[in-house]
Amino acid sequence: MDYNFNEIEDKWQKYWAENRTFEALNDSEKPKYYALSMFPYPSGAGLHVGHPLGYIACDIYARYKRHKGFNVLHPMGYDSFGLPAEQYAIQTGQHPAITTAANIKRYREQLDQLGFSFDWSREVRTSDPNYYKWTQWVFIKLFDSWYNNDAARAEPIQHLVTLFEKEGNAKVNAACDDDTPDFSAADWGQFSDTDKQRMLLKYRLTYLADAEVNWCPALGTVLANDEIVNGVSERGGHPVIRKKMTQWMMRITAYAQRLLDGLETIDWPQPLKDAQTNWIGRSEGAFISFKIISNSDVGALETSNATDTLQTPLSNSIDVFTTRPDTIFGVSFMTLAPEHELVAKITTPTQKAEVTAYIEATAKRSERDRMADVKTISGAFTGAYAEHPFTKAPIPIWIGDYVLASYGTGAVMAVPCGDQRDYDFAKHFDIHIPNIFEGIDISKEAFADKANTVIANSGFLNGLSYKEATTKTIAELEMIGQGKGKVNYRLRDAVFSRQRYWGEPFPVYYVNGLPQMIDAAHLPLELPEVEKYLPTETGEPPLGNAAIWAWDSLGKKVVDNGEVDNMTIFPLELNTMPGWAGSSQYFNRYMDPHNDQAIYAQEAINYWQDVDLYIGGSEHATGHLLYSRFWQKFLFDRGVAPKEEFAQKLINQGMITGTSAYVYKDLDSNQIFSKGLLEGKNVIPIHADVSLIDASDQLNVEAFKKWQPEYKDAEFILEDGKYIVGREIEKMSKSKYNVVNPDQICEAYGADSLRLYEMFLGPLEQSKPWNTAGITGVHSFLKKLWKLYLNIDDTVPTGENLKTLHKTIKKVEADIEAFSFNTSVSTFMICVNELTAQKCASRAVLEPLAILVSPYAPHMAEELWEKLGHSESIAYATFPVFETQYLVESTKEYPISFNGKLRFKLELPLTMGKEEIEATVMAHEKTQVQLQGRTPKKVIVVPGKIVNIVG
RNA sequence: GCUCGAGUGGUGGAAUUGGUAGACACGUUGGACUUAAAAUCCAAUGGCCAUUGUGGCCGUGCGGGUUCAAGUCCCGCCUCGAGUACCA
Repeated sequence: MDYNFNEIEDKWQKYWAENRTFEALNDSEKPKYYALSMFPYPSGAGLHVGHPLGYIACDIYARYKRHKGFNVLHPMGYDSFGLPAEQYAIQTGQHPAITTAANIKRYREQLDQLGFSFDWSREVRTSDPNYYKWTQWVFIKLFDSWYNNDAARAEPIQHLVTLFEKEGNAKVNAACDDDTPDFSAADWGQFSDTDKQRMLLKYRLTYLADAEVNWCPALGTVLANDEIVNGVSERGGHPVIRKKMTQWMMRITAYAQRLLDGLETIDWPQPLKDAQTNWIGRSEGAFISFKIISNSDVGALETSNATDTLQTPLSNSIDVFTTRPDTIFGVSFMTLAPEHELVAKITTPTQKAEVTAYIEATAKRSERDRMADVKTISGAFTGAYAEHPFTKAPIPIWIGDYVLASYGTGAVMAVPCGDQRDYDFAKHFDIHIPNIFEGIDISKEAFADKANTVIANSGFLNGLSYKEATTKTIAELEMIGQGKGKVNYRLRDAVFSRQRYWGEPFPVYYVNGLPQMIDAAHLPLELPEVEKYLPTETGEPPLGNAAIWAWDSLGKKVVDNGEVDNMTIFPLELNTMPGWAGSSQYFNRYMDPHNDQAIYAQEAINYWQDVDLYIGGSEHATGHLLYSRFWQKFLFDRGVAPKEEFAQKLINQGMITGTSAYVYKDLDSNQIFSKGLLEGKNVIPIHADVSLIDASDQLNVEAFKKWQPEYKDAEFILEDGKYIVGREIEKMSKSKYNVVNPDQICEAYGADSLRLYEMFLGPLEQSKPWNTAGITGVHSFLKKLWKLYLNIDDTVPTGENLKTLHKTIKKVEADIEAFSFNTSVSTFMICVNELTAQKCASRAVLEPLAILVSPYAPHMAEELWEKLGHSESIAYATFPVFETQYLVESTKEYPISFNGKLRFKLELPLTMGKEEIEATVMAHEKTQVQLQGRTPKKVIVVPGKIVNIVG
């Protein structure tokens, strides 16, 4: 009887679906385990073999945990809002919902084929109104909250209103807009309702603000940095301008410190934690205010009566942020970003031409250019001077493109002796470099070693260390009112508006230009039908095309403009939410996905708590994975979620790359040369479809000619009668003809082979090339496994049989726990080879083996389980746990330098018992001893311990 | 430039805490079974040298170091990959 994988797989997929084998209960006597794969965007291209890698790993672990007696939640869904469906709609007019539904259908077929143990009864789709109702609900909740820095948590906005009524905002320590003015309780009482709303907007966790965006007038849309090449749009080559637009923002910066602290409590990969840490970018230092010295031009400067020079900077001073306030006496110039707003105001007439030319030159360079090219030093002198806060000495003010407008204050105090970039700048422009470090030679380079800093030539700081001098400087600055200590983050608030159609509508309408939330009882606010998915002619987002998109004063969506008094209807928000909105809380929604009274029942989340294992790509490090942590912390603060971090453990699966194949066409003739014949030839490589290549890189020439008829008359120059292709590792893509679909593999080898092979390819986290040829190895393993079960009987297993089994159990279990699936597949292969050689047919050995294999090859395992006479699905079987014994155990270590006779007590596997042997050992040398067993063994003894059995 | 990761046979990759480097698999070569092919099974397979018996030398990107012992630890380089917002 052959191993008929197609038949077996169809049978069990059907069985699992009919018996709802993998549906999880929201309460159970068993301990809970939540294993989650990142849900996919259902693209039109379907899955290729690279996509399921993480799903397979997660599924293996989920099945393993079920066998271990856990109540496992293993759901799947779709992140189904997104740009491709919208662009397809723009081209064809087909509604994105239709495109999306078709893509999802295809995804589901492909996923089902692979035998995942997903609980499909919990499927979510972010574009489903029943789902995005709760995305909108979270948005309203954010709007209804402010961040109390003293309590370090989000609180209802009503608390803040109460505070304002009582004592104004003087004592309120909140995350809020920088330009928030002070007001008293009396002021608040006199504010109009509109003023109050405006003021509260400065505190809410989601708020409207003018954000600078890359606006492309021709496309009528905002572009990401990635979509801009050399100052014009990647698509169409239209000009792009920086423009301020009113956008919804998320006050993620309020959570900067907690997002940082939380990283220490979760088991995520270090590189990913590093990426988030760097993204949040905490640095300790000080804000320092430098007065601009009056000269003939300074009359033009505005003067201001503001009292707090730090909150609302005077226009005749320059604020800088520095991490090295201790080097304040080393300042010999200042550098502003060329885009800094003060540049135009302070530049002297004599320097005007040079500065303007420099700014123009800078504007043409992309940030990437500015970054890649650190060797070219450029800048210009503005002609203006600032005053040193302590020495009162004049400091020349320069502009330079090594200073970025977007970080800190867009200005730096330059300390050339302590910072290499400042040093290089000073050398290049021949600016004085004062030395403020005791005993340090700065004639060649700057000295930036904080730990070994002793300050000199610095007035009241002389002789102090970095730490002491920093504290002292900040104290002195605070005394003269020209600075204060400050923790700065590079993290910035996230823009939350998109000028798109295919996204969640904001539950927002406007009264007198001020945003109002729709009553939650009326959610979801569903997307309107539009004629066109492009921006309107007046440049409004696509929702502006809707015939009806307004709200009446009773809080009901207007269905017919004609019936309602125009005075009581209000416009709805035209922007939609970004892609990451729907993915920022989906993991919680899976816990209670059909609840339409609440985002999820408290009992449900109290049971499931959080994700135990999350598997997905590292490309989400500073996007989805940061925003989700932010939302989760917010939901935690507001009592909606019981855990502050949503995922305890996270694994980044690596990418599976394609192995492209090339043929080599001679440039001057119609000959195509095999790979080994290229010496001295002038050839151009041409992609060949990977399905035309066999395991030994030989091309099927006739099939190639058929596939690319333009080469049907070409002469193929063979080596040893074969055409050998060249190979190159590239990303899998249609254009490189290296895409391999899981469907093809499943048809030829079965889903179990594919699952095993994807795991066998290499470590989960590593990126590795796909090569279909290698799948025969794991496929023949399955066939051998099948054969083992053909002659099953009830004989008592031999010691050898049991040893093989126990060895396998121990290794496989340890490997699964360590997510080292590749080595466990090898262990299976060895096991089956050994049992085959031993002619083992014992049920006592093969029954546990079937369970052991089942996470990897579930269909095969189910079939074998049935063959063993079990009526229940293997999904309910318990993982075999045996007391595994150490193969060899030394009871005592001996010193490396020992010379002479020693007795070793060895504990042997299984039934072999214990044995004592005597051996003569030499200092520093390995010793071989012979064991008297049923089969004699050699044991290598090394100084200090016993290592291994041989033979 | 910075941050993180990785370099082991023809290929993908093994190698608990430093302890017989190359497990397992692909490929290749030879053999068995076949009219033949496929499938299956058996054997060999890091390099070099020697030899017909067992043997010797060199080998984990490069150069040093620690150690009885280094793929593994330390120092200095090189190459490749990923991320990136010159973060003051």
